[in-house]
Amino acid sequence: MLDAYLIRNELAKVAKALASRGYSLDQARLQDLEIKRKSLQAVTQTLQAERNSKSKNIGKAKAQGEDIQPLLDEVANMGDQLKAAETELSQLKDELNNILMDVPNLPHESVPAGLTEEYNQEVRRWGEPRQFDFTIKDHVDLGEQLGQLDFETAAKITGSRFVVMNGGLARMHRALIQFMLDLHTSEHGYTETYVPYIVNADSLRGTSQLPKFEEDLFKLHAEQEYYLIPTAEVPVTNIVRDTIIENKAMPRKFVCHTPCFRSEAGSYGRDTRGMIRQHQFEKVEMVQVVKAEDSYQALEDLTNHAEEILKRLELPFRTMALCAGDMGFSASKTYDLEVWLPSQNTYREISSCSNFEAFQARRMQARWRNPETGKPELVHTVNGSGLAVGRTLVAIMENYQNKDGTITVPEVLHHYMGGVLKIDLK
RNA sequence: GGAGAGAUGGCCGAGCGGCUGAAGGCGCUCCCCUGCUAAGGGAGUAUGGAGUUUGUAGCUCCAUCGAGGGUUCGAAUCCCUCUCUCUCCGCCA
Repeated sequence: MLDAYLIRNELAKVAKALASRGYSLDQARLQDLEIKRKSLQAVTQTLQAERNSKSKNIGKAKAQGEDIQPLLDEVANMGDQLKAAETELSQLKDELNNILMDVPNLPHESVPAGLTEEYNQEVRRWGEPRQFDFTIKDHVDLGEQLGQLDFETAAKITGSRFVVMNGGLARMHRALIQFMLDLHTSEHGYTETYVPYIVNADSLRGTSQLPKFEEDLFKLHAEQEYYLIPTAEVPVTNIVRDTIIENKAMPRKFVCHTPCFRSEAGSYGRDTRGMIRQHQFEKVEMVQVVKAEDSYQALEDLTNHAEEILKRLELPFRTMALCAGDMGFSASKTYDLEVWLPSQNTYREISSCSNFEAFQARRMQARWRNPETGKPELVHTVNGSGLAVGRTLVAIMENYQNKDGTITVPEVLHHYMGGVLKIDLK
């Protein structure tokens, strides 16, 4: 959510910034509602003040044994008047709030201009795509021929966009999670965290999956309004919701492995083959809760932390600065990491690292106490995948494949694979 | 799943219809005093919002005692719904 101060006082500027990411803000309507809100709030508060002071007088008069009937007559119809004003005001505030909850974040000044992905800018590239001297297979063929990826059985058990893994691939999938968590905790300073995989609507509003993106979520048919998490970002970031963090506890850096559940509504034709786009996948997520002045450095650091995983796995990748129009709803700035997929002869997204500035913090009322002023200030939140595990597995399978259909295990995973060097038929 | 108890400020804890944004204690900050230490005295110590203002300073006002409704001139206090916590029984990885 944007700062209400900006909406009130710099509406034109805000509208212009939003237009750069393809969002058209209804300025006239907002301004109109805001003027109404202002006068109605003033009226309501005046009535409340009057009611409060008169009620106090009644209390005093009664304590002194005076006749309070004249005073009661005086306030006789105040109640209705006040109630009407309060009701109208709260409706107006709801309306304003609903609009504001739907407005995306403002892009940072360093974000490339442009509305579509062609305007994303490559910031760096690492590694050389391997030259194969045989006809390569994609991960689906490799996995099925190894008998270790099984989409048919998954479709029987559940439906499309799920997978059953077994044997070496299932183990490597698990090994990747361990490797990522170990690297981020031991070398990058994150605290390993375990969280619920089912969250309530407040948490989803906090990180802004709700109200706008409900169709992307799996909602449970339970008594409570519960949802499966689409990313660890939701439960982990909401750890700091409605809290004031002491200065000495800042910054907070969490790393967390969770499954992620996405309905993928509206993506029916896309990536239907294989493990690229599933309803359920594993992800290791990094979340940093930092002071405002530190958040852009934190974004660079966190992006480097994600890149480090790819480097150690020796997977070629490039880092893209997303243009204004291609960024997610709540991001001020986003870097996507794209890993090389030989079968697609292109780079595909494997991590997305974003600075949300105070956008999520404002919704969550997540603050830290500035010792210089003694006052709470909104934190900035920064997060990114480090990495999407299923896609990492896909990248390893395709980049490390051998002519005979076996897959060489990357060196950094040997330790986690109990000395298995190659994934083959047995 | 059954039975009961509870939710108040950073923490503990009073209040059970009016002068309570909230006693008292602890903690914390500042000041004073004591040769040091320990102790003592004083002042301060929630959050969000609106108005005013050049101002995120000051001042005025409003809201908030788990959440949401209701009763009342007036609710932390009474009523309803929900959430969470604790105790006992049952079940259970």
